[in-house]
Amino acid sequence: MAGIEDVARLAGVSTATVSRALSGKEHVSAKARQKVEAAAAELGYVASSSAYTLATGRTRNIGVVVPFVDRWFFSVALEAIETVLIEHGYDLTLYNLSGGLDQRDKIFSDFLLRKRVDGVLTVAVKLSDKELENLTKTRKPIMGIGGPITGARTLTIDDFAAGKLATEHLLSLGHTKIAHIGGLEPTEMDFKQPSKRRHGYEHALKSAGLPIRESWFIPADFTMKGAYHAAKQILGDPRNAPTAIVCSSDEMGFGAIMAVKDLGLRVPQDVSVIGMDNHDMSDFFGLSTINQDVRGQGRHTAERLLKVLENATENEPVNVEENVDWPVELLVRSSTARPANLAR
Amino acid sequence: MAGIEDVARLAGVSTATVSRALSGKEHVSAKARQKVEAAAAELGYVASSSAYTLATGRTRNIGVVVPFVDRWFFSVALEAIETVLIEHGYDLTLYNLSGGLDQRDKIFSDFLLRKRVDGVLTVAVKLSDKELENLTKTRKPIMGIGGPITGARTLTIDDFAAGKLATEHLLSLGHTKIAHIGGLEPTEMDFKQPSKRRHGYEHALKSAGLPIRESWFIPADFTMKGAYHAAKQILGDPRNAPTAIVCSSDEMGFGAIMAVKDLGLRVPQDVSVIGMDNHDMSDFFGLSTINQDVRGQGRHTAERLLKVLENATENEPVNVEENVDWPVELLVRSSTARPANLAR
DNA sequence: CGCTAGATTGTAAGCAATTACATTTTTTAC
DNA sequence: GTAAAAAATGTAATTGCTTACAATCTAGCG
Repeated sequence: MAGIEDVARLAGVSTATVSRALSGKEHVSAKARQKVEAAAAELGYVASSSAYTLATGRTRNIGVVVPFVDRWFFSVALEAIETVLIEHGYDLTLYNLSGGLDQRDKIFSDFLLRKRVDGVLTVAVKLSDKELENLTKTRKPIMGIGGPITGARTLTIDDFAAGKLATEHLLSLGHTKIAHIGGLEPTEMDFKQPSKRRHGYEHALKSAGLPIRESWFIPADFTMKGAYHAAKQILGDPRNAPTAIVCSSDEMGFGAIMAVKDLGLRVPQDVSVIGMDNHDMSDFFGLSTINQDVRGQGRHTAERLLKVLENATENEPVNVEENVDWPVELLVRSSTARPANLAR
Repeated sequence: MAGIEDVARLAGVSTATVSRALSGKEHVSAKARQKVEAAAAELGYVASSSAYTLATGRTRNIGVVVPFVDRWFFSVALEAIETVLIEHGYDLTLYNLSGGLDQRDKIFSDFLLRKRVDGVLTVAVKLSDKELENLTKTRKPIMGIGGPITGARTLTIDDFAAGKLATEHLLSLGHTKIAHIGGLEPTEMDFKQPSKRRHGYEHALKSAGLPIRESWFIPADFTMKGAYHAAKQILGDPRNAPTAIVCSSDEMGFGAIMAVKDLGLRVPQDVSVIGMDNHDMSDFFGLSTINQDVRGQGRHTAERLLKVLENATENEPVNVEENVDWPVELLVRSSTARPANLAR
């Protein structure tokens, strides 16, 4: 493998000139630059990134931490982030927390501290105090999708507003019997999105003067299967069946739609269903939803992180607490309509 | 940030001893090891990976190349690979090809050549001659899920056998009118899995003495939506409706099941449906399928790559062409049964 | 033409580890 | 107790770049 000295020798210049020429710096004559480029091409020279890192302290690499990679939200965010990073010449090192607590410990106490990354981007992971402290000590920028994260930049959506908006959509159509399939707080490791969404749902009902029936909320595990069974449960009760269901995620929405159909009912004539996320398959299901543009979130956050890296100066702190509130919007498709008793 | 010299000073030994103690090498007394470990812990010392790489030539990092990350197969494989790598102290740098040809070029002519990785693992990407040549020149092991790849280790499943097995399952139940929803060769960049599966289907029919009707094969784009419409098309023809459908993927199987239901028919009483992959949601849909254990493939391949890295010696070639044939198995759930006219 | 400013180039000192080799210390065996 | 062998430790070269600083070259100007 050719090194910088080989290139220098072939081009008839010093290694300093080669370095300057290849990294597009000032103070290189056109002639020299050409000779260097030709020599580098001839030898197939590519600079060693570890030598570059050792000399400059910069890695051109971002550590991305996700709780899962095989779930829709995370894989979509990851893809968006990766695309932005590659475009800007950055590598992406993936850290996946789904391997359990041991793996998580290892990642935060070892991997992320090896000076391998210029910055860290977390996707919906709530850092423990210890983890945050370790990370902060490295003096690398931290950027999170999902928050809040003490002392770091974040991007969040308003989950309360999303739950509220979905419910208000159904209310505005004339529904008064509205059920909810969502989550409780499962762990202390997340940002409590499910319960925020539920509070939004409850708030909307209260504001409309409607009671909150306990039997109309069923917790599910954010899967199609869970929501399918929950929906059957809710819709099966003959005295108490709602005309609409607010689901805390689109995948749960799919499950609910299938439950409605399997009961011999129709969507939306007999039951309206609304989800949240705007999953790639929601269009196929005709599912009305709250779009949160996950790709956009990934892109925006990656770009923000790179911008911080570019503008980093000696004196300023690398991390400041600063949240971007990412907008959500209602997307009405064919799974929501007026309830039958109000049909004209 | 503390460096190795700080640790050496605090422990009262030389940097050589620190290095040996911390990397668990021989020739360090128990006393010295303890002192070093205490000093390292006190200072929060973590070795710089770029200095390590520069000195040893090893990166403890694997480059993983995938065509997409937001599709089920790839995200599942990726998660399995990542888990194995972290366990063994390796990082995973992600290269995603979905950003178009420019991005692809960049990755293969730049990123992967920067001496950032100890090895490359490709997931269902067919390398061009040029790409393979560049990669081979780095003298790093290449390992592929999906193949063949000239001169590299691979793991493949027998797509022909999978298509055949799925079809034979239906034949054995007594079906004679069996349709197929699958793919044509869309690009030159893949390993032609869809058409291999189709050939397996055709072979099974022929062996059973059954004709291959053109109208019973409909190409679809491997999505639920595509298969949904394809299934409606096939099942809608009153003179010509099949009693069973072989789908080239589980996602297409889901679409087919939904089409059957939306036509007012029942699965499996009126139409049997079988998929391929064993998608996480297949259990929920009750979809019979050909299990290919994607997680297992990821794990196996990652472990094989690490083993090659461990056993690497000076003289041997790092890459040899050697394929592992990964077994598939029939998984019968509730979407396949005897056709109605044969019911007892 | 000589001088100076500005642009280009080169020399060599980092960067932070590993490790070959030399040296010192400890252990073992007689 | 001493010599030889084995183990522990230290010194310093090495890895492949970047870049501060010094040196050289070029061009413009009086």
